[in-house]
Amino acid sequence: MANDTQRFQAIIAHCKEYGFIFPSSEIYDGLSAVYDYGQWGSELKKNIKDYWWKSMTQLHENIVGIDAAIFMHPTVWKASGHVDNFSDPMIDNLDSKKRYRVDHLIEAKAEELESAGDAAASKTLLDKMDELLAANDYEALRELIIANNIKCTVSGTSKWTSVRQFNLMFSTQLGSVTDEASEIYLRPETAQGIFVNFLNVQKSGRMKIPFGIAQIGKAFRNEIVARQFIFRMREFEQMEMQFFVRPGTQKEWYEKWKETRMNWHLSLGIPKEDYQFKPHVKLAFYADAACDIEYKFPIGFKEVEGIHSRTDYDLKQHQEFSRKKMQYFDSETNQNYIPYVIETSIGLDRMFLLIVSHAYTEEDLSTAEKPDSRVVLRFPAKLAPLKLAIFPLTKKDGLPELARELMNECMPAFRCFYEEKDAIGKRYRRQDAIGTPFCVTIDHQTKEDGTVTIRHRDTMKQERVAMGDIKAMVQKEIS
RNA sequence: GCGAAAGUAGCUCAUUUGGUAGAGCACGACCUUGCCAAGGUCGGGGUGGCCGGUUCGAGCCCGGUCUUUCGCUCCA
Repeated sequence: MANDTQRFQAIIAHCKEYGFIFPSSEIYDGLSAVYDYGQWGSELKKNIKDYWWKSMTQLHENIVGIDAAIFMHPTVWKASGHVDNFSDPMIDNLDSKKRYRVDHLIEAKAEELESAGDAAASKTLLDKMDELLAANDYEALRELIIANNIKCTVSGTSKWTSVRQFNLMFSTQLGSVTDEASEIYLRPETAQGIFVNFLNVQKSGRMKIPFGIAQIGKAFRNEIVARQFIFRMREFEQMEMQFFVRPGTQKEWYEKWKETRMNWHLSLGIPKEDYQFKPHVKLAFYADAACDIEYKFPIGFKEVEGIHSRTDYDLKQHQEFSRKKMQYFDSETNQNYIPYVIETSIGLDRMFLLIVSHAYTEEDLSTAEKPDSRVVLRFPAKLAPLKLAIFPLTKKDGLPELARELMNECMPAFRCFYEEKDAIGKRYRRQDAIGTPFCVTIDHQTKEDGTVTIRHRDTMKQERVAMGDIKAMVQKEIS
């Protein structure tokens, strides 16, 4: 565990040192739990995004993508349940420093009363709580807790702070004139952008069930603690797909998407044993089945993707709140119905961390003569920020000119990097540290027969090939 | 948000008890070598996280603040 923590720290340091991830606004001391992607990080992130987008849309005839706005009508979040379910009043005990959700605390007391045989008192308490919660009367809620002699289970005291509200969603003002009616939220999930466009896409695209709508975009959540590097951030990016199916078929589709999504992960060459499915024991109010795909991060097995069978909950809610029929006419069965939904939702930032965690390797290359080591990022070639580095062995004798020729040929096809400084070994190691899969060196022999050496990142092996073949070779490896 | 610890050059760290900061690596220029890091010469770079206090004098003591790490609390 200590080793894993060290490894995680090393990865974070490496990400900063080599231009992958910087703390946000660092010159102003940073902003808690917000990070910026640097020159190579943004390339890697984009490559992950492209790979997901392509495999979800281009490779499925019946899945299309959208790009909905982050700002949405406030009623969306009433319909989705976010306004009511995720603004929980909290209270802290001053002695134990424990924090409780007010409703949990009072419900526990009610259960205690109930099992003590005083069902009437229990009911009175719960009714009173519901009344006060509905009225947002925090002062009275605190008094209720104190009046009922509710104690902290840890400290055993009833020294409570005032009741405070925890809001999951960030709010802001739409329009330049501030008034209450203009308050809107930054979306806490991208899914609702898909649900509110269900009819638009279905009708304009003449989509037939089963079909899916995919989306990549930012979402924002006011987590209580946001920590563990980019694993949990207040601003993050999701890659989601909502798949609309005929009611009653959701179980099969749920299984199908579990398998499809796991295969996507494995297609990147990441070992199967580093993944596991974790079924949700306690289902959310809208789901009839749900599981996470967890990856063995250096901080333990953690969720990277969720697959949820969301039933017709969301569309039904939007039908109710918007008074627009969210129905689909199925010409096969000659029936109208609200489709059921299977959701696949992967955190892009978590996927980034997954790829880096998998790739980061410290190697001991010591020999009897001298100690030696290297840090290498073994990215899948198709995700690597840089695909090819081109080095003239020396910066004279016409070698840079030849190297530039190869640069000009390859640059339009994929990201290349040119360098003529320092010893060749040092240049190789620098590319290892940012995960470039291939390095080509132009040497004196190139001038005679037009061949170069291509060096492979993982094995450090070299082979001599015609310079004219390099572009095709690399392209084959990264596609 | 609470508790504990930490914050000195881009990175890793020194700086005996308060007397106005140093090394290695990295970086830049030049020379040399030329297929797997750490050759030579010269050079740039720090208002010691930030603000305030004590003191003749503070990186070192005190207070506050910000950030990070660890442990709690929360996570549809």
